[in-house]
Amino acid sequence: MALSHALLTSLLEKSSSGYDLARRFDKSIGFFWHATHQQIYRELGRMEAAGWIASSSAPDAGKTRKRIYRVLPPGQAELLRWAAEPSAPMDLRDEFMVRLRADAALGSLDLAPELERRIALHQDKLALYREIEQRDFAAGTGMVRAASIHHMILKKGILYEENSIAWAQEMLDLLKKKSWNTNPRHQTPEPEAGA
Amino acid sequence: MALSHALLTSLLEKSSSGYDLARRFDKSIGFFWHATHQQIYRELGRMEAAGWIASSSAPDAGKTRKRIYRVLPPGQAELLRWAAEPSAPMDLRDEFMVRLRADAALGSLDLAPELERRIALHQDKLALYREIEQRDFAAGTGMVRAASIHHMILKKGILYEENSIAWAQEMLDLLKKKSWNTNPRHQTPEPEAGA
DNA sequence: TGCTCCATGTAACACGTTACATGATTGC
DNA sequence: GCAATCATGTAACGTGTTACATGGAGCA
Repeated sequence: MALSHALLTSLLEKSSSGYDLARRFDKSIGFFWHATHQQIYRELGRMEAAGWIASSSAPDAGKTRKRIYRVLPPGQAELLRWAAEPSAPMDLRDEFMVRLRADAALGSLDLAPELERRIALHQDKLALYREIEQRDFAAGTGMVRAASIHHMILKKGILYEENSIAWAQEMLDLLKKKSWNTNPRHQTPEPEAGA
Repeated sequence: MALSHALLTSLLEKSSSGYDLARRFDKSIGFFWHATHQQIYRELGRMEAAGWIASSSAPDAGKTRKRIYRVLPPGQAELLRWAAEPSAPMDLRDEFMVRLRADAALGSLDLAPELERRIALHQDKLALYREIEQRDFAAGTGMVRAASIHHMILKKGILYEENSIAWAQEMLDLLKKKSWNTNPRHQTPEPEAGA
């Protein structure tokens, strides 16, 4: 389970309420990893029960139920323990690849519009990441360790978006191509071949 | 839900048993998307109940329970319907990014060995993909549409692995760097900033 | 008054993972 | 005979998603 550890990390950076955490998460780790508020409240409840975090009524709570969560020493110890574990690289589990294979099997399904929509989405995200990069990681400044790491995480996102755009554009060109060789000798040998 | 549609696509390419499907899946879509045999049997059961697929005892079953699944017209119609739907680009949900943020928050956690392990894993995968590319998509041959699409899906994987290696190597250099600027003016302004 | 946002929660379900179980076939 | 592989399944649990519910605060 990694969500709880992502939340621990986020709370270490800044104690906050579940609601704030959900919004903050969306703007940091959540650029890559979305979590709903339900997931977050559920994890906060479990972590509090486990003694990893504690909550207290927020100073600005008024009559609301607003609570501030903070990391306790056992929570920090758990995060240290977990960080040393190996983990598998993520899957490239993209539904669009399945749609493409369906297109290959059934004949043209006109996936070009969806591909164009995705290119636009990737470009928007890329623009956002570059804006953040310019704002928070201006070139030339000798950065401290933590900031350099945050910068590298952002760069991972930038690389991914750039790549996705380049690939999608090549794919789009291919889908728009008219003249196909129908000689069966040039087909792949087996259905399982080729990714 | 996309797994059922991935299985439909795979069965369209070739009717097969649940077991064969699981193995074939691992070697095609499953390079990017792993599914356990339990998931696959569960989905096959649902799809048969829904009338998307039908099964019959395999010709080579002998005394085993081996069954061959094939796609029925309603299954193909469902795949066509689904393929036209828009879908969100996948998350970059990588646990290692969380570990890096934990490292940034807590001080050096010695993540270099894990990073080196990951580089090796990415290199292995890249070598495998390139082998498949050479075997099934030899350069210069005018390919048919379906093969070109399969090639592009494979290329997506190749690009991703190349990228991951390049990024991880830069990250590794950064983690091994000794001299850090500790001037707090160079820290990022807010915890939520920077990916 | 009604609208939006803040803040927290329950319920139900779909999807994914792990462990365990069963029996036939193939090869040494 | 024994082990590995083929082939299919159940059970339990953890994670992720969607829908719905509740009530306070700020604003027009």
